[in-house]
Amino acid sequence: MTPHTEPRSRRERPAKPALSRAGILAAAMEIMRAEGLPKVTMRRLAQELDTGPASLYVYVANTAELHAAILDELLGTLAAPAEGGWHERLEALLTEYTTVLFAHPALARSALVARPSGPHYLGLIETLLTLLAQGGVPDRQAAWGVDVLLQYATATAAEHATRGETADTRDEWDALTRALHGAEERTHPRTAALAAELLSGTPQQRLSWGLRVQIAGVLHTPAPQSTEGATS
Amino acid sequence: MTPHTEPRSRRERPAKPALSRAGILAAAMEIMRAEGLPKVTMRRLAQELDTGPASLYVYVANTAELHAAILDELLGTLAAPAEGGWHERLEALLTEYTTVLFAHPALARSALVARPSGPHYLGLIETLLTLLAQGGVPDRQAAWGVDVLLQYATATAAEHATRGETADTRDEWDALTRALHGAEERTHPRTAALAAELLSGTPQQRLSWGLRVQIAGVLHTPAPQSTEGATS
DNA sequence: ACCTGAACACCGTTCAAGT
DNA sequence: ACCTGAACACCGTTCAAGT
Repeated sequence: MTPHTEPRSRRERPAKPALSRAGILAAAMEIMRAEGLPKVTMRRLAQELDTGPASLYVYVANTAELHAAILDELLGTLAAPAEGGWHERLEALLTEYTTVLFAHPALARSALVARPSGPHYLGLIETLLTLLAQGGVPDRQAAWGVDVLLQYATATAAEHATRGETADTRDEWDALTRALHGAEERTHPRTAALAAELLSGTPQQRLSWGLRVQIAGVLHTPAPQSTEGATS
Repeated sequence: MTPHTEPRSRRERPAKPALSRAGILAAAMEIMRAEGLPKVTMRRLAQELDTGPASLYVYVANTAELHAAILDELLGTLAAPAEGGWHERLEALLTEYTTVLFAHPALARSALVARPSGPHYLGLIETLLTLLAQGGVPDRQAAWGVDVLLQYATATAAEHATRGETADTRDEWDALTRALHGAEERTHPRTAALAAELLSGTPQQRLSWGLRVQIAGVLHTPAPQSTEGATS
């Protein structure tokens, strides 16, 4: 009848392993795969690792940095396709990148603000630069182009994948649909005429077209010449 | 010495006005202008209106919808420039749109997920469609193009404006800078060669170039023909 | 140096109950 | 129909204190 007095430190985990950045990241990936990024919080992660949230801050600067690291990890699964010309391969690689992010919309949203800087992200940049060079795109144009291409893919994933995920964003989208179809002929003639077109196409068609728009644009738009000094 | 027993309902506000969607929105705009969007929370807003957060849900579906309404309100300040050709005016309008969002980065982030559907947003779409029609862009191409143009502007604001806003995102960006400059010649030859170019240009130069990329891309990329049925 | 408990300062949303 | 108090179920981050 005497109450248990043994420490409750270990729950089922056999021997609480020492904390490490790699261990934290691994636990984060596991939670994300099982329950999605929104559940990957400092508190939840700490709970999973059988410690307090404060302990994580020794290895991870903050939530944004953690998310960036997760994305970099995820990009390790990208395989650059080896078939076809540079244009085809460019489109395929970016489609693959977008597809990965489609599965993790919340991550795409994070990535827009806090870019990863890990090995897989650098590898992606290198591949994109190489493909653009094969396409004969001048250096600065290619360098700036990488940004545009990745931004389009990331933003599309961020924006699109939420559609229908929660009831909230569903409502939001319905509201826009109704607004477009309700546009008055007299005040908004173009919108009224093109309401159906504005909403047409499958996500895949839109993505494919959008990527070709980016590639064509990068190809056809020379960068300004004399730019010295870093951004901002 | 007897304690006050009068109700503490009104603080300094003279006569608590009845709640309304317009009133809520007005209060939201005020808080945002004074303290930024992150402070525009349901709780803070309720406090400002001298009520509890639950009361707001009669007029506002959720936070996302509130943010979309705020953005639409903000777009009311946009003035479509009347000078120049369609291309110039298109670029100027989109620059203006981006500039407005630059001042409210958190709003840009919201806008990527929950698009506004108010009168000012519809007006913007109408103007964009009109300008593209003047440029001779075919209907579906123009309709899809509007999406691409607004997405680029919104994503750029979302991404860029946070740079340096908080210490966190500063760190994040420094990490990428260091990673790019540290790219190894042997494994990442293109990245190593173009590290400076990847980070070159002012935000304004990047935006201007990016917008021209979008316009050129939309102009040069035909939309697929047979698309029946709505998105998703 | 690494780890922790506890606290600080918040969130969005729901629900039963009132008017 | 509109409004509310109170609760539910959480957050990120910091800091003093321990080992």
